Amino acid sequence: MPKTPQAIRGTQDIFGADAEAFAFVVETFERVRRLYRFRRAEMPVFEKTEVFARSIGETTDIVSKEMYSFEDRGGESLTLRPEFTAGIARAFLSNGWQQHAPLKLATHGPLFRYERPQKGRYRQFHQIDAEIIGAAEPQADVELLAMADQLLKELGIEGVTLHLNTLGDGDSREAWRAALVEHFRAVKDELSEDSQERLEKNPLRILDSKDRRDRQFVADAPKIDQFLSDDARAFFDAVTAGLDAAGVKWTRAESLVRGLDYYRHTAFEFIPDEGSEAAGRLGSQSTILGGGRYDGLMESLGGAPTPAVGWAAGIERLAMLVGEKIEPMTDAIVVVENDEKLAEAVKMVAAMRKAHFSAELFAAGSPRKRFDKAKKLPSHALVSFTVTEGGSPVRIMGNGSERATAVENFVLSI
RNA sequence: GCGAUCGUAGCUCAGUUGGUUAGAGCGCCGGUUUGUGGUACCGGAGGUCGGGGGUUCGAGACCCCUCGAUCGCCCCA
Repeated sequence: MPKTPQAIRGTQDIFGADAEAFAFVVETFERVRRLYRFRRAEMPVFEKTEVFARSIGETTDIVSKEMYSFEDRGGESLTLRPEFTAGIARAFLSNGWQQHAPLKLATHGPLFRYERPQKGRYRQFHQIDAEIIGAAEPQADVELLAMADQLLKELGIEGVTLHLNTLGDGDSREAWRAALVEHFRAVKDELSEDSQERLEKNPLRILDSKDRRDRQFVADAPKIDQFLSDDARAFFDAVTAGLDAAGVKWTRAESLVRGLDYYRHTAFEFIPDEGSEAAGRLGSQSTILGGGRYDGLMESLGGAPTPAVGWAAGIERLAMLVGEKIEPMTDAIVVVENDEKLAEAVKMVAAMRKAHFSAELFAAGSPRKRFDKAKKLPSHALVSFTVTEGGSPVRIMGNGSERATAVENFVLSI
């Protein structure tokens, strides 16, 4: 016998209760995005590598080590999409979607990152994603966040808080960054090894270091608020005022940053509260939904400057938080205990399904055991073609529900 | 890339300081009972103990390598 091939590392086969929870997340997202009038878009799962390399920054670790890239037969470098935003931006530019601006888009599907798998992190994973493109006003941020907030509520996820920060405009952000570098450089030798390296590569990231040695210096690090321009401050105030008006609870997170340089103004993550059940279920992967405003992205792909704001959330992580979703109960199970009645039973099952009853046929294996097996599955009604002499050859047993009565009436009517 | 823990039947797991022929439950298949909401009885199939090497009279167990999984670090678009 040939050996069964193994699944690719970091991929998963989702089934049963997990698959039901996954579907529940996607269905809820689809329902909520319609309420907010976000339009569906589908993009290819792979693009020319430059689409991601140029938007993310050629030199980052992400591009060099953490993307699924390969050459096609023509020698062109392609990459499985590691995120939605770059592909959406490319589609926006190549299809002239400027004509629809401001454009509210929603999508979901698989993404790929070449990373070491751990709890809540896979190499192929799935996200839901929402973007508002071509809207510079803070109201766009508010609407996007209100949708995220409502989505989480409709998923029944509790104990999660919106952590909100501003990175200011370009000038604010640069001034802040410079001040941070100066602050941390003064105490460089006392920082963790990782943060000493971050000081050169990505100083903002020191702010959310988990290392105790760094924490003390993070506490009295310069705050973005000291560097905000008047415009940037007004923008952030408008966002927070809008969230209050929309009834979205939030908390200020001064050290929340984004890894990439193109982010401006609003940055946010929905994070489980410390000690909550949600936090426990997610392990060290705490962010369940994150995003922000990005202004330089379209230009990096050769487009006109276009303000945009968006978020994405991992479907698997959300599915871990929505609780057990059992498969819906079958309306009717039809058991063929007498094989001579098989054709009749097949006819009945077909009629049931056409009448929009969910129905399952049990006609395989030992006829004597079919009834016992059918009993083990949850159903509103059991319909059996029996072997009993005399009386009705069909027996119906309901569980007393409305649905069971409907099935009984339907069977009697045919 | 680094670290810790773990790989025994389709699934969940036992398996004593290394000692006969490898165990249970569930599931699956068959038979008996007969009959109405998950719960009866009997039997059966199914394992190169992740893979390779080593130590030993003897390895599922100990050592090395390797593959895989899980959790964490780094990173987090």
